[in-house]
Amino acid sequence: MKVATWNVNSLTARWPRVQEWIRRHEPDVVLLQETKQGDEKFPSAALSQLGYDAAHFGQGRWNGVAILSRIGLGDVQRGLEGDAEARFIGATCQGLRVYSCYVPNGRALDDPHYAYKLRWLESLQFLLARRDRTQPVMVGGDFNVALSDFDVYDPAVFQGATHVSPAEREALRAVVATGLVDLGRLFHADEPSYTWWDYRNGSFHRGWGLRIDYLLCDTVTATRVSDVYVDRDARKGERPSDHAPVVAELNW
DNA sequence: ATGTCCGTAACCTACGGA
Repeated sequence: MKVATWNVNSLTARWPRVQEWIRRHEPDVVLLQETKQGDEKFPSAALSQLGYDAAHFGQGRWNGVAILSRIGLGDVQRGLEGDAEARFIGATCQGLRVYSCYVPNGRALDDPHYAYKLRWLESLQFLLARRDRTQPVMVGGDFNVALSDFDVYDPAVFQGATHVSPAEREALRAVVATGLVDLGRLFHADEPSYTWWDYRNGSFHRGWGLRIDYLLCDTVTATRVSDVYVDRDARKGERPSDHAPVVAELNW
């Protein structure tokens, strides 16, 4: 089984590339973030032609998350309890419970959005702490947090900024500590494996990236994972998203 | 540190958000 997570920064703008990527990589399950579409605009019919069932939780202009699956999709859950924004969707695909997460950016340490980000991560932690431990689970998405300095191209640049603050890191660590494994660091542990590069300043070509997109799964499922990688090629070329997909391959 | 991109509203440009 191949599971991918990808912040596409508008599914409308990215559709040609997303479609091409799906054809080339043939993932079984795809977790999307920042579709920036209402549900009425979501390309359900085109995805169906590609062989995928899909569940979308859209909000129009901002946010929006989706799950695509060619191995079945059921028990769809939209939204995180108490959250008004379209940042969370869950579904079950062939026995695997998957969640697609778009964690609030935070903007700045003194911005109300930062407090919202910390509350959001705590809600996710509570949801995962209450989960059915007999069911395999995979949590993926854009977490807007770099867990360690190794996940940041130059920690000095991010002094006093969001994405690296102790409170954010602690909040994401608490999510992982509900019994999950950070798959991106399980394989290729000696590579930075950045997943996001700013559009500005030629950041991608300079290697100025952050690892802020993650695939997390329970410890039992982790023993069935054979490889995890970032598809940097998806960040190249014409009209890319500023994020690259993270892909995990499982013996399912 | 900021050389970009996206969607929107309203116009052929500016703005908020990331």
